[in-house]
Amino acid sequence: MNKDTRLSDMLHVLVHMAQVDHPLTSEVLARSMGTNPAVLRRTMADLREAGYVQSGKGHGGGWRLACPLNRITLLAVYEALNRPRLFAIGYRSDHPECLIERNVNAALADTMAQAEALFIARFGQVTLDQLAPEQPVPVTPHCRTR
Amino acid sequence: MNKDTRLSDMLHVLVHMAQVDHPLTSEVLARSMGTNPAVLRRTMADLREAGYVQSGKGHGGGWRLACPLNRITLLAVYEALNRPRLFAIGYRSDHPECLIERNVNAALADTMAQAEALFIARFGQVTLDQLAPEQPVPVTPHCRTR
DNA sequence: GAATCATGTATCTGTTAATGATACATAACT
DNA sequence: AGTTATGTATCATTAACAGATACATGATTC
Repeated sequence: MNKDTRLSDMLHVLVHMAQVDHPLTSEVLARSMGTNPAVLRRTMADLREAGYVQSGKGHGGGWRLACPLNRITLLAVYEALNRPRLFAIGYRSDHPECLIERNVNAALADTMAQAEALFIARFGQVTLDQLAPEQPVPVTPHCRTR
Repeated sequence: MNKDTRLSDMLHVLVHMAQVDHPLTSEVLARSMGTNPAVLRRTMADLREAGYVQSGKGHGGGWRLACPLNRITLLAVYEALNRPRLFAIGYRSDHPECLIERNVNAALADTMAQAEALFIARFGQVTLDQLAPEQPVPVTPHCRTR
C-alpha cells in the first residue's frame, strides 16, 4: 500500500498559512509540499468543509485560515479528512465462519482499537500552534528533500 | 495499498496446525485461508526460518509445528514476518529541510512510536494457544466468507 | 465587459506493495 | 520410476493514494 501523506501534508500547509496574513494560492502551497495544485485543492476541500480554511477565487484569491492555529488540533484535521485508515495490517475476511479466524480477528481488532484510541487521544492533545517553529519559516518552493 | 493480511493468515493456519498431529499440505492450508499454495509457502517460509514450523517434501510431507502454541506469541510471529509495516499513514519526506515539516513529522513519529510500542507490548502478551477455540475446529476448505 | 487569475472538479494515468497465478526444478516417499 | 510436495522465480492483478491535465466557474482588475 502507498503511504497516506494527506494528514502530514495538511498539517504542514496549515502552519505555513498561519505565518502570513494574506491568502496563499494552491500553486504556491502545492510547490511547498512538492506536489501539484489539483492534489492540494482536492485535499484542502475537506478542511474547508470542516470550516478550518477558506478559499477565494480570482485575483487575490487563494487559501487562508478560518481560525487560529491554537484552536485546531491534529485530531480535528484528522477527522476533517474523514479519518483515513491508520493501519496497514488487516484481516482477510471481516466475518469469517471459522472460529479460529474469528479469534484471530478479535485479537488483532482489540489491539488495533487500543492503538487507535491512543492516536485519537494524542492527536486531540496537540494543537497546530505547537508545530510552528520559534522563527517563522518562509513558504519556499520545495520545503523537502526527496 | 492493499491491506497486509500475512500476520492474520499465519496466526490462523498455525492454530489449525496445532489441532492435528500430522503434517498439513500447502494445498490444504491455502484453501482454508482462501488463497493458493504458492502464496502460503512464500509466507510460511519466514516462519520456518524463525524455527516455528517445519516443512517436508514428498509423500507425507507438508507443514507441522516445531513447537507448542503456548510457546509462540503474536509478537514472535510478527517478528518472524520481519515486522511488516503497521501504519498506513506516513510523511512525505523522511528528512525535510522545512522546519515546519520536521515538526509535523516529529509529532506524527512520536505518536506512531507509542502506538507501535503498544502493539509490541500486547502482541508479546498473547500466546497462540489463547486463540484456539474450546472445541477443536476442522481445517475446512474456506474457513471464511467473502 | 473583456481579460486574467484562481478555485472546483472530473477524468485519466502512475505508483507501490501486497496478493494471486503459473511454471518448473528439486527432494522425498512408495 | 512415478508420484507427491515443497522451493522459488516470474508475471499479472488489485486497491488506494498520488500526480497530471483539462476546463468550467466565479472574482478581480483594467
